[in-house]
Amino acid sequence: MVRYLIEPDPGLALRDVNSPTGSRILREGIHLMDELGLEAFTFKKLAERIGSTEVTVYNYFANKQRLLQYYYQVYWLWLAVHCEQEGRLLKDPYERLCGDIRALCGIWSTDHRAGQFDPQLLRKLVVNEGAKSFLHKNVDSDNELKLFKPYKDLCAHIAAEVKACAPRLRTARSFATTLVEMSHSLEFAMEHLPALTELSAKHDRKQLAAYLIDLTDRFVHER
Amino acid sequence: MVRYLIEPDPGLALRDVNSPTGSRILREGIHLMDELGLEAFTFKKLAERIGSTEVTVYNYFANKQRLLQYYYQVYWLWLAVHCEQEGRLLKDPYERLCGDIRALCGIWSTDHRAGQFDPQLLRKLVVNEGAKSFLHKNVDSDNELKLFKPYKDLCAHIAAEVKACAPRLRTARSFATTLVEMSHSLEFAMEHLPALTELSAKHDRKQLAAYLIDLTDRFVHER
DNA sequence: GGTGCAAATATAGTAATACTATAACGGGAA
DNA sequence: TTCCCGTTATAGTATTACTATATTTGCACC
Repeated sequence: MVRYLIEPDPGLALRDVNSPTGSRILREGIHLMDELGLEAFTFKKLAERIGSTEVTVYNYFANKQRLLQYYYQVYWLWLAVHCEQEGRLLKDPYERLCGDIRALCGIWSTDHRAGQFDPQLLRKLVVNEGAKSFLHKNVDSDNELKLFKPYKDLCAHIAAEVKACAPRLRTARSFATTLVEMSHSLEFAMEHLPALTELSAKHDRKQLAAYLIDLTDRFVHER
Repeated sequence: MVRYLIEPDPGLALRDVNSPTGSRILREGIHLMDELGLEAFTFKKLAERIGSTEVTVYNYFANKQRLLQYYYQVYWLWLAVHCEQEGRLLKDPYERLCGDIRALCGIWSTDHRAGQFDPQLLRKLVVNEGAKSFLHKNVDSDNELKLFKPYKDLCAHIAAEVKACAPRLRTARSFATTLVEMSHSLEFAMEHLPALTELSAKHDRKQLAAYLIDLTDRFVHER
């Protein structure tokens, strides 16, 4: 098992999360946030779970949104490393793009950990709660703090591969964002609102990837 | 000025919102929720704004999520009526689909009100806060209560028109959902995260519609 | 081995939030 | 007139999201 080195923005945490306590906060926090959802998740409950106190947790993260944004960054940083490594083996940009799409859909060839996190759990959290990282009134100030940089960087990477497949295309970035967003919101729909998609039946990520690859196929191939 | 008759699920409100107080709650609520965002919005602040008390508001809606879901329903019901009316004038399914996409992007030919609401304000609220209608732990029970029916119905309507354009397509519903979702998340990106799209420059909804129509064009036309 | 210093953790408290229980009012029907 | 019901108000509670301040712990340096 390989472990990627992932370093989220140091401004997100108030203290070094590599300390024993910081590490437990991160490790248990992702499970608790996933179980309760962001609204019901509190630092008090997390403190109880790790046998510590509320204030201890507040000394590591200013609030629960920042903790979510930490996981959000880890996820996109991990995905970028994963895409980059897989892509190195492939010469054809279209093949690389298909690999990226499969990665967006959670189809991963390896069991590489994202730092101390299980990437499948990270993806589940991002699918269910990720949008709350930016869907709030502080989105502009958070954006100035570069908190969404890993997400944007991955979109830019995918846009570059779209562009490589279809150099004359003028909406590569919008299309890359479409792929990234839909890989998550269709997964949510498959799980909770199956009327929105044909892909629901088997909860099969391969179907999801196949749909997005088909979309890409039709979009990038010049006619 | 025409006013469409829009009737959200009666289970959403606890009382008849056509009463003078109910009407003021709805009318001022949308402005306050838009100004503060769902997190900072409280029934106490709304009560102060309409010169009433917190409990009065609680007697109309069980909680602020239900109020948001009320607006969410009104928006999709309104859009469905709008699409249906515009579509009646057009014979060609592809033309109807393009009209629907423009409607999704907020390009509306008329100033038809959505009940007592300004549809542009409704759309702004749905773009910024709408996802919180379903992105929570109660999504499955809310779905059983049919709270997302208007949204699903519009997706189904658009899927039917996609199918009419490309009868052999087997992912019409997923593609309809893609159009609906991206018409909102790209608008959010244009406003707050412009790195994600080329469409930002002029904040121009026509560009947004043009991108989605181009996507549709490439997707539905058989090759 | 003692001193200083900073990181880490704890105790205690506060303002606001998201409600609920219960009471009072007010206007129309029997 | 009284009963009833829709409406609004008063008062309170448990929880949340923090902050101010105190105490402990580890370890670098003399």
